[in-house]
Order: sequence, then C-alpha cells, then structure tokens
Amino acid sequence: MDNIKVLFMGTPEFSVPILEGLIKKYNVIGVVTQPDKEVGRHKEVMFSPVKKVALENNIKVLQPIKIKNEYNEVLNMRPDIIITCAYGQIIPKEILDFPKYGCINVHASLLPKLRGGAPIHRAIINGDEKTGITIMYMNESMDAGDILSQEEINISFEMNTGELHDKLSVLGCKLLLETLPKIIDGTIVPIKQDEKQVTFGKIIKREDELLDFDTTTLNVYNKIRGLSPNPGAYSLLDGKIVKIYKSRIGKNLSKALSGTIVNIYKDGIGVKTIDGEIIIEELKIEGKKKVKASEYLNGIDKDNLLGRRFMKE
RNA sequence: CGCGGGAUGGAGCAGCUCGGUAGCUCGUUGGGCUCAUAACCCAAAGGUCGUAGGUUCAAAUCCUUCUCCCGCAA
Repeated sequence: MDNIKVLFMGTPEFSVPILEGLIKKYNVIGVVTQPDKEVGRHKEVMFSPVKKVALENNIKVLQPIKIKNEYNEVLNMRPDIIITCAYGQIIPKEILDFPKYGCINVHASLLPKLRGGAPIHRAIINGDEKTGITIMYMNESMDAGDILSQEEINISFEMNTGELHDKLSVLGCKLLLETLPKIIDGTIVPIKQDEKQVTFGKIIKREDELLDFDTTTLNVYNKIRGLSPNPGAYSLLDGKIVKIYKSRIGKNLSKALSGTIVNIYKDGIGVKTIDGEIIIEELKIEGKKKVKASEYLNGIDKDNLLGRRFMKE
C-alpha cells in the first residue's frame, strides 16, 4: 500500500494520533490544516498541532484560508484517498469527487448521533453512557456520509472530556487503520445513516460554558466534567470568573437559592442546586492558577465564603 | 506593542496605598492526649518576598527592566 497517496486534513490535538498512525503505515503526501493564527495574550503566531507533526515528518503542509475557493493546490497533489479528522472547514465537492478511494472522515461519535463540531463534549454534557468512533465517507453535508465502520466506548460516570478525548483519539487511529485496507480493496459495504436518529453535538460557545446552578445536580455535574479540562465551565463569584473543573454530587435539602454556598468541606465547596448540592473539588479563580478546593480554602476566610452565591453575571 | 490579574517557607493566601523585627490557614517533623484516629493539644524546622538594576540610613513595600503563570478578547 506504499504506493497509495494519502492526503490528511485535520487541525487539533485530537487528529494528531490519527495522523501519526497514518504516517507509519502509509505514504502521506501532504497535510491540510487551518491557517496559522495569532492567538494568546501577546498575539503570538501559533500553528496547529497537526502542522507541527507534519513539519517534524517533512510532510508538505497546505493551509488554505478558505478551502472552498482554494482547492486547486489540493487537487494538484493528486491524492488517491483523503482522510479528514476535525479539520474545521467544509470540504468542497471538487475535492470530495477527486480521490480514487474517496474522502474518509474520522468522527468522534456513533453517527448519526452527535453530528457536528463538539461530539466529545456534548456526549458527556448530555450524560451519555457510551459514544464511539465512526469512520465514514464524506458528502457535502456535515457528518452525513455513509458509515464504513464504528466502534463503541463506554463513558464512565467519573470521566471528563479530556480523558474521553484521549481515548477516542487512540481508538480513532486504531479503527481507521483497520478500516482502510477494506476500503482500498473494496470489500467494505457502506451503510447509510438513519436520518431519523440524527442528533447534533454543536460546537461549544461561550454561553454554553456558563454554569447554571438552577438545575439538577446531575446536569451541573455533567456540564462541569463535559467542559473539563477545556474550555472549563465557569460561574461568577463576587464579580470574578471562577472556572470549575471537578466536582462531586452531594445532598442538601435546604431552601437556599441555587448557587448559594451552603457547605464548606475539607476538600470541597458545597453549592446549592435545584435538587441538592454540587461539591466543587477543583477550580480556578480569574488571574490565579488551577487549584484543588482544599488548597483554595486554605487561603481564604471560610466563614466569609459561606452564604455567598455564584451568579450568572 | 489588544485589555486586565498574579509571582511571598512544601501548598493556598495576607502584608504593599502610608518603606522600619516575615504573618495566616494547611502540610511536614518531633512530642502529648486517646481503645483509636484523617480529630484534638504542645513544640520545631522551613522564606536572600520571581529576575536584574535604581531611589533610600533602611525596600516584600516606591521606580524601571526582564521572565513565567492566569482571566478576557481574538
């Protein structure tokens, strides 16, 4: 299979193990990734994790600003197959139609569930107990192509998005490498997605990161772990942004308003929810480092903290 | 040079406005109490206050440089 020219398209950390797996077994002729952008506090130019790996392996990198209009360079590389994974742009039909073996996508959910840009976060926020990887052909709609293979993974109650992300990333690589030979020799049978079962896992926006304590403890718990460690669920205490990374479920029958700090534990801060109490175990105050609740509590006046309330603005 | 916060024993913080003996909550170590303890009591060790310079009789504190960390915005 050395003669098959593989083009990879991807951007974030999630795609990295998959690209690395491809490089070991196939002839990766090029990598397409999002353009370098100015990020961070001092507008440093950063490039994507995928680009970094490509450079380390001396693989040609393309970074079209709008691939919708700039697809000629991709076609000129004459790929036999294109693998995409969290690239970040819609691939135009001109590219989809070109490769002999088609355009394949690695998606981090069990399609048709959780189409879209944040399937890992959404699976946990939704409280799902399983998710997985889908390898599929691409078409012009987002994550709607025919399914080639799938593998499930269980989501434990304690797992956060970071842990699930890493597991899915590794699984994605494994499943892709198992599936590719069957695509190339034509023995695989694509299965259409059941449109009736479609759900979406839309990208996380700022407003999605804001915690609402005026809901069930379980919802709060799932949102905290679903956004941990990135981007982090947040709330406001005394006008300061507090990001919350880890929590556990407690019990509290008081009539306090949701968001009120009702208990101080040795290792946690108990916050009233609509049906009980969520105990914050790890947090980060604006301007400070991420700390365990026990460490945070060492530095403050505990009596003063009791009764304060987390707000939405 | 986009805006802002921060750096003080091992951890988290106070002290800085108004320069003058290094403080708190924990942790650690030793001892005590207890049937026992992660609980309680007593004691001890541990910090050139991020870096480099400046002002001053005297700088954690005032001025300037640099480094690193964090929130926002992109």
